[in-house]
Amino acid sequence: MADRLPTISDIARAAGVSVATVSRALRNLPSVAPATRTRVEAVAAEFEYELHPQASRLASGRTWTVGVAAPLFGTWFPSRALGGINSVLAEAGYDLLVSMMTTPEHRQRFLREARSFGRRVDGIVLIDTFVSAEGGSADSFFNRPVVAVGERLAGAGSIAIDNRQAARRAVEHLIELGHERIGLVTGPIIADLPTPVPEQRRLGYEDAHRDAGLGIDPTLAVEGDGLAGGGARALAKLIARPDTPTAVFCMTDEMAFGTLEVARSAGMSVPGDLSVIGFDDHDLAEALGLTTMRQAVGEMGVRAAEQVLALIDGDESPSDITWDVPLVVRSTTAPPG
Amino acid sequence: MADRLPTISDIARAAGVSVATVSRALRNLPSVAPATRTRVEAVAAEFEYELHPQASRLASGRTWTVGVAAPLFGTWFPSRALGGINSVLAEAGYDLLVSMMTTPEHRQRFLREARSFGRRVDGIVLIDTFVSAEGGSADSFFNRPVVAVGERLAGAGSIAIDNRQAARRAVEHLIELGHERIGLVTGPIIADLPTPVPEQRRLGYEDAHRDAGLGIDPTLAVEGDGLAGGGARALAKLIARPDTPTAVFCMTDEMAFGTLEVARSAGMSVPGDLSVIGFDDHDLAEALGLTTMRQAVGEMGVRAAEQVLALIDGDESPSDITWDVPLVVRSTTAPPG
DNA sequence: TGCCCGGCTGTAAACGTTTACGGAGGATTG
DNA sequence: CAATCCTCCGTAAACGTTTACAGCCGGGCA
Repeated sequence: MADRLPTISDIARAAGVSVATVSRALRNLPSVAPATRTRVEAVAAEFEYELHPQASRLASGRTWTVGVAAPLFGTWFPSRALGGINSVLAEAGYDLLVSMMTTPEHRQRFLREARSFGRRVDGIVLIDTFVSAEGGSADSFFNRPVVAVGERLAGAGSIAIDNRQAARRAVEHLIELGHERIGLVTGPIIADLPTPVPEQRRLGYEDAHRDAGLGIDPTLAVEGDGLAGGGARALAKLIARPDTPTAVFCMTDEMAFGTLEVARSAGMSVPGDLSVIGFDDHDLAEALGLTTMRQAVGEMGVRAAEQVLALIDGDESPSDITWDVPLVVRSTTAPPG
Repeated sequence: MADRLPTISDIARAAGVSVATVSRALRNLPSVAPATRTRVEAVAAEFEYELHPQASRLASGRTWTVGVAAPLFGTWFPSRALGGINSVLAEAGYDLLVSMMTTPEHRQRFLREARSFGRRVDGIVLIDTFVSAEGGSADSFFNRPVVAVGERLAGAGSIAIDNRQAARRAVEHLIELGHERIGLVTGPIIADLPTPVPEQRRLGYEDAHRDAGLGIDPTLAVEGDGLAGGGARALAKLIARPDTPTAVFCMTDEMAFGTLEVARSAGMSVPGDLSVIGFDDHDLAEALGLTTMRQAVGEMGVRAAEQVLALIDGDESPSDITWDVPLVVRSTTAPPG
């Protein structure tokens, strides 16, 4: 015991019982006498005994770990989601194994090694991973319960928003204010990922126009990259043209931040000369006064973690949840000039 | 084999060798004949055999996992660092176990369970955890090699910046431009953490003043919370006074973003009426044109991960690295008036 | 009193690897 | 040709738990 960590048999010997009894006592299993349990607990405390995780995992088959895979595109989204997930896992005593995908190669590697990833966890949460785009169900990739956030995936639970509907609502807000020429700053949102999200949001933009009887001018749509720099460049293009739009819908808040900056340095006032609406409710949106659609990432993460734990325990079956995306009106939108 | 995953003995049987040989062959150990190795590899491939991680870990004592603990204050810092760490770990074949601390209670729990955390990893990287503030060395908390980023910790390697020097440089920049009344927006940076960082940055602010022969007006320092909202409120206070400063040093970029917003909506031009310098080089700093001190978090994460792997392999001993923090001049700073 | 049952505990076999040790056989050396 | 060494491989004992199974003991019941 000098330089060695105490094992369960050390405890057993010291408490005068068998290792089986120690194991049962410390896991609060029934069928161990109260007196025995307290004695074992006392000895364990005295020895500062802690379970050897790997041994326990091998014997029981449970890893007490859930894996989270996420892209690292902006930094805001996965970080917030991770925070939510982490809080429920910590509470439940689970470890959190993360796999971040920063490049298409990383993503390919992750998909290739998916089964291997599955073997070291009890359940998996996928954040904006768009595994569904590869075809096949969750089970064909992982051999564990999974819940996807940001997409629907066969064989898995999911937490997602209705991108089309939310985008439509954003544009409706502008139309209700009286805008008729509305720019669209699109973006892959996640570089090199097969994400249907931008397309959905574009459809929502068009839906709103159609419903309002407004024509759709394809030249009003310019491409951003999902980040602030892309938004800045996109708006620069839009205001270089003679018939500058009076409002802009940015598919992400980060792009909206970029547009705000160039609008102002171009001498335009927001929302006086230009209304801007974003999408996400990024951490900075409130302080910058950005009107946007709130995507409650942290809460979605919490729900995803709760669901994956329920799936692991087998007392729930996969369900598809659609998260609400409320409009948050702040100070970057107003009736046109 | 029907519903059971293949084990090493399945491979051994099929290849006509012993399990020991299979183990050696698949781990590329020497002392296995080339012909045998290729045969084993072929059989393993055919069976789609994969190592059982828990069994391997129990037998070898290596977990092939490194643990990362980080606070989730803003979202930018830990996320970026995690990205850097993840990339080198993925390359080296290590898993990444994360523990996020969002509240003081989480932090206490983490410290309490530090040894337990250590048992499930081969090495640990601490991000802005300020374990050193608790007293004691790394070994008194963890029984594993650790490298700390953002602080010095006895018994551990570390990657940190010189906050005092960097802050002084930021303020010198303003002084060189001709500013003499410089506001200071302070912040805990990390709520409820015993961080010495704000104090260090304040000292740097004072150093610069002293060196330039400028007096220090304590009323020019107002408290932010490290985030954009706090920065906004802080600047509102500063410009409410008669002798508004001509420049402001914000201890974090996020606070600087908040100040930019209120300055502009108050009708002040930046940098015309007010120069603003931040600290961090946040993702959005470039697009918003913010002059700031660049803290290369991702690279620091990379280096931290490299060092912890070297410590694990035992071919390096802990070293304290000071990371450079260059001034990045953009468009929010200019001479006064 | 005999039987059965339930509560509690111990024995020992997993779980699937890694690795110390030893041995067989061929090559090398004197 | 004998002695020695090296290469390659197998045997079996770890690693530290969990858990199926059996057994003991005391009490309740007929």
